[in-house]
Amino acid sequence: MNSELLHEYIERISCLLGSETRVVGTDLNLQPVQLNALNYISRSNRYSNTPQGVTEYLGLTKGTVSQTLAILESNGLIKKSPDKRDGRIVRLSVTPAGNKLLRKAIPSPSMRNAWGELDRRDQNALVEGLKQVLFEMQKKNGMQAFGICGTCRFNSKKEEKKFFCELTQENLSPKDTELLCREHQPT
Amino acid sequence: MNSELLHEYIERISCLLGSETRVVGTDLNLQPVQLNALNYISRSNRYSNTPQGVTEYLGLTKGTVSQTLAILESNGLIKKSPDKRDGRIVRLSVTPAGNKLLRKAIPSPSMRNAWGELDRRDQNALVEGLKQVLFEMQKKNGMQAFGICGTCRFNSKKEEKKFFCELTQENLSPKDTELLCREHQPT
DNA sequence: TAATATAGTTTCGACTCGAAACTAAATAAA
DNA sequence: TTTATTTAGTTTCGAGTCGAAACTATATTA
Repeated sequence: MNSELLHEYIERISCLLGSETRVVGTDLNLQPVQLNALNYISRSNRYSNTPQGVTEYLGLTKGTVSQTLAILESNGLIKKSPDKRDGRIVRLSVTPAGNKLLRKAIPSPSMRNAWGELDRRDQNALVEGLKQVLFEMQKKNGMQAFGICGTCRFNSKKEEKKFFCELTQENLSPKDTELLCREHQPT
Repeated sequence: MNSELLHEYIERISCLLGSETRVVGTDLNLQPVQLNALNYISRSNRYSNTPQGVTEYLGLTKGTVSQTLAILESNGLIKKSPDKRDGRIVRLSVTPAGNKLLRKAIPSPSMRNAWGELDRRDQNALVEGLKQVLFEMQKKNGMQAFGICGTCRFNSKKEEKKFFCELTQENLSPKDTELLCREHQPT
């Protein structure tokens, strides 16, 4: 057994996911990368919900991402708003229409079905394996790994349901700790 | 644990693979889908090495595939030749230049590295899980699953190293039985 | 106050993708 | 044996992806 099979299966599953995405969003001419960006925005925290965050997350250039975000905005799936403190920064948020679409498309219906056919042991092994592969690949490519605050070494628990980010010196709500962060450092 | 994580990890790994593909083939402006097609052609058997085979394998439309193959040909990575018996059919083969590129790009260096970090048990669990997910997703989407003759129910072993395809009524060499087939039916 | 760094946008050219119209060859039907 | 019909591919169109490079505007640093 070698890594070629892994490569092949991932690419083929991704192809299938792409086809399904296009079908779900036919009326909007929705592209796979648009859905990925939309999903990221919906799950990113207040330090990460920017074009720059999307760029790092997807590993694309800022120019490419800028175009994709422009289309998402013109389709009414996201909203751009200026940052109050820093005039260079644009804040991204998902609109109700965007959320509706997300719920329809992620996870893909056929993947959800396939997932259900696996027993719990195989589900865990699969996701854990992929997680490790992704992590190693990101490391090798010098990319930021992202992750939720709940698993970050900068996150300290002050008391019950009171969290604090040592990096930004700000308080975090329990909900905050479930969002993706650009600055995430595993413990 | 739910299937969202699976969806997310696969998409992100695929993004990374795409970036690496573009870097490896910068001079040719090589796109991820071109590499997938090239890889398929190099692994497909004599019933499957056609534009139609690529189309079914990648789950795209024939028009899209036709364009991608035209670029692969103009870059000297594949060769098109007419079928002797049926004038409608085009046979695809990978050129030496195509093979050279393939060996450089698949499996991706960073994935090979990540793969090496897993122990054998995790490797098997990962690949088996993905295989099952892919299979179920293809079934749900009414797609042909593909597979190598060695695992096909039409393949019967006449004697040592002598195989026979009951569907096409033709002899198969041992090497044939390791190639991908459009008509594959699991035993 | 000027130099530089950072966050985004715009433009360009090559490519992807589906849809639909098209060509040519093989098969089925009349 | 002509005349459909099916099958394998190609071509064209329009919207989108993508990197590269030039560009704008707002911080930050010197």
